[in-house]
Amino acid sequence: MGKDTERTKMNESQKTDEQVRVRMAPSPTGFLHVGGARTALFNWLFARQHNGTFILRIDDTDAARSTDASMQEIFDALKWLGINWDEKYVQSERRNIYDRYVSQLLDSGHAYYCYCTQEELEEIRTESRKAKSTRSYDGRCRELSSDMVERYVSEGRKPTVRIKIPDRQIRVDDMILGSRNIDPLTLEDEVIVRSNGMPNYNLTSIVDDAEMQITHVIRGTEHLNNTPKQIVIATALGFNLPLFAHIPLVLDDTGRKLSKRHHGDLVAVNRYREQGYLPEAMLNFVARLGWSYDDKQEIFSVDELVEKFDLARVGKSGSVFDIKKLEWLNSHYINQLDVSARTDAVIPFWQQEGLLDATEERDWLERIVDAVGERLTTFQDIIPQTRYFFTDDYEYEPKAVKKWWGSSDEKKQSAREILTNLQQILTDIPTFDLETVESAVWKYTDENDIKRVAAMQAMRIALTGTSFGPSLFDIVVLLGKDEVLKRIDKALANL
RNA sequence: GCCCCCGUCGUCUAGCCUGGCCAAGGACACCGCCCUUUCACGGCGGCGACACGAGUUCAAAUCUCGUCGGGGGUACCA
Repeated sequence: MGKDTERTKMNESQKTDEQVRVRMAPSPTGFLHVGGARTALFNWLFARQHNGTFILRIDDTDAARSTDASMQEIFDALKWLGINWDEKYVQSERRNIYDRYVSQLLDSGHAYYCYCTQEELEEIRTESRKAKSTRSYDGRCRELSSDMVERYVSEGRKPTVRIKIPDRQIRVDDMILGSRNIDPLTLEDEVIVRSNGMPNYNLTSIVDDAEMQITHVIRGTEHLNNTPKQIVIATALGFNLPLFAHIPLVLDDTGRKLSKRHHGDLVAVNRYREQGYLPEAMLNFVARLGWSYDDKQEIFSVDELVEKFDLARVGKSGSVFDIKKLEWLNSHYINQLDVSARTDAVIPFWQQEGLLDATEERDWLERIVDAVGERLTTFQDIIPQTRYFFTDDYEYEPKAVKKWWGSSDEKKQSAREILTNLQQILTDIPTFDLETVESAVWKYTDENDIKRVAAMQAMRIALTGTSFGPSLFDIVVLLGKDEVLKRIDKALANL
């Protein structure tokens, strides 16, 4: 065993020093999800770090479930993340390659035709389960007589092709999980070609890894059990093995694997783009799921990730997808952007909401964004934060009204008084700039012994309908004198 | 059922390989205080974990075994 470990290590450094070739192999059966994005990122980082090649391979041998639309969606998501590929392959276009290797396996006796029907297989499975067997297929078609074959063929049965699991231990080396030996009794003669002639994942995957000269297979641990099967096929075909690195799964908050089927949009990368997340934040977030650099750094630029990422520092246990942390990172990256860039990012959201009518001046928009300041967690937040700048069609939030305008007649009267006075003051001031407005309002509150917060909040609700948001004086100036007076009128009528 | 993997604060993790520096550090979240025209931001503080049990050892989060717990796979899906 000591010898083997040594050899593995040698192998490893050799390959790292040589040309690194890695691949991401999504199946186009839906959108790219967070876990897939992480697999892509880890592969991509590893390739870039070693000046290697990152290959995108579309594993679409399941014609029934694969769609062009989802293939496109995966491309879009990867492009948005900035994960660019150097080579691209589509498995459904490579049938002849797989067929050639299947013939080779058949000819060399490493594989055989199986004529069992679905019903028969189901029966075998039930039986072996009852018998607590480690296998669910017994290999009964390994030695079919030519008579039987003839009979099956005449019945119109279309055979599958199965790989013969050899009778010896299979050694699996994994860069993250370590090495182990697999008892062949726990493996069974897997179907490698369907009865419709289309090869299966375990065949195409390892054949392509060899054909494409993949040096490191970095993929999720859901494939851990496939690895010995693929090693068997590779060995039968005389391939050199790539190095395997199985990264732990991304989990939901109940500890289950994130999947398109169970989690839907929550895990769709493209959905995060639409909601106003930054690719830098998504990348940073996903990189830290299972990987860490040290006990200090949380924020990593893409360049830093390329430099610092290390498979040896990827943990063995699964990580829960915590959107709160993603949000924190996103607001961090948004705040790194200058006002102009933030404005660019936010305009599509205003447009989508129908708030822009092309009369707004860029400068005014930028001032709004500036006033909003660090209050954005996602760009989508710009809508509730700034809606009232574009329309006076907003509701007065009941909770805010109750607190700052008051529920009793007495309190309402006092709020009405304040708003009326404020309106008068704002009408009278000579210029409508920040300093003038601010000092006039404070002069009024301080001289009349009115709490600043009470006056400000009463006016804020009048102008925005809510009790939170940017500095009130910014809002007042941005809205302009006419609009402010008009809105106070409206508030007075509603109070 | 069977096979495989995993197990440090609620979450992401540092520490584990090379036992003592760990009465376990950081970050997110949460709570409180400060700042403050609101909400955020920021500053300060708080809460909070080595799954359990044996063993080895002068010494165990770190090594060994067992138990328990969680997850993945078990298809003519990938």
